[in-house]
Amino acid sequence: MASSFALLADPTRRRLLDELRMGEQPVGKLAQQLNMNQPAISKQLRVLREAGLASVRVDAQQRIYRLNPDGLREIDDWLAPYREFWEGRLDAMERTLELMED
Amino acid sequence: MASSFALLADPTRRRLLDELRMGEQPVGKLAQQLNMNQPAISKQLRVLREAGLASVRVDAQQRIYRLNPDGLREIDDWLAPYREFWEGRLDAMERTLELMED
DNA sequence: CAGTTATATGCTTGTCAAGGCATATAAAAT
DNA sequence: ATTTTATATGCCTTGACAAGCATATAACTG
Repeated sequence: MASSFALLADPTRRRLLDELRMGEQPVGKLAQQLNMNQPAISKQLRVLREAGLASVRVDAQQRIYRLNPDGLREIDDWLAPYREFWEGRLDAMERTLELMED
Repeated sequence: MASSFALLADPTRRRLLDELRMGEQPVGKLAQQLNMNQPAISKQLRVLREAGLASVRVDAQQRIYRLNPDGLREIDDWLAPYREFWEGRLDAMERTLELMED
């Protein structure tokens, strides 16, 4: 999985991230929350793990997954220039016009 | 294509959006910039158009595409709670601690 | 009208990925 | 040691989708 953009394409992974945002959780509980069978969840958790968006901690038989949100910065950064289109659009425009008047 | 997350999964579409961010452009020029053949570009532009991320203007034989960034807000909104993990993490933590002390 | 330019669409193929099911692995409990 | 609990992995089927090529559409040009 090259870029983290592809990671967010799958709704299951987005829901997993949203769930992990609430705090670390074992696989079984995540499967329960998302109402999906365990192997499906394990596979998606692996994808998130290998992409660096989640990390695991072992507790007896349980594997407790934890959010690692740093990888999402790539997306946030890509989005930044677009954000200006709906935030402070006028400010940016005014600044541009001022520069042009010089 | 249900959500705009899936739209960004494809690098060609991301590059198209980046290109359109510079200003409206006809199909041919976009194909040239991305160094891809025209049908491929037309298809991806259609996807962007139907998702509401781009709009077209007719000029003689040319179809001039224009960015419509509002659809990206869905992604930005989803990303917002994660952004706090790397922006102002301490501030949020401090506020939480203050509340807990009451 | 014939020809040319710009773009869209149809068809086909290759690729990849998600989830279901069965099974392997590993630790805990009895 | 056997059984139970928790998770991972392998195999398989199915669906989606991107791009190449050929072709259709539509507007401009001479």
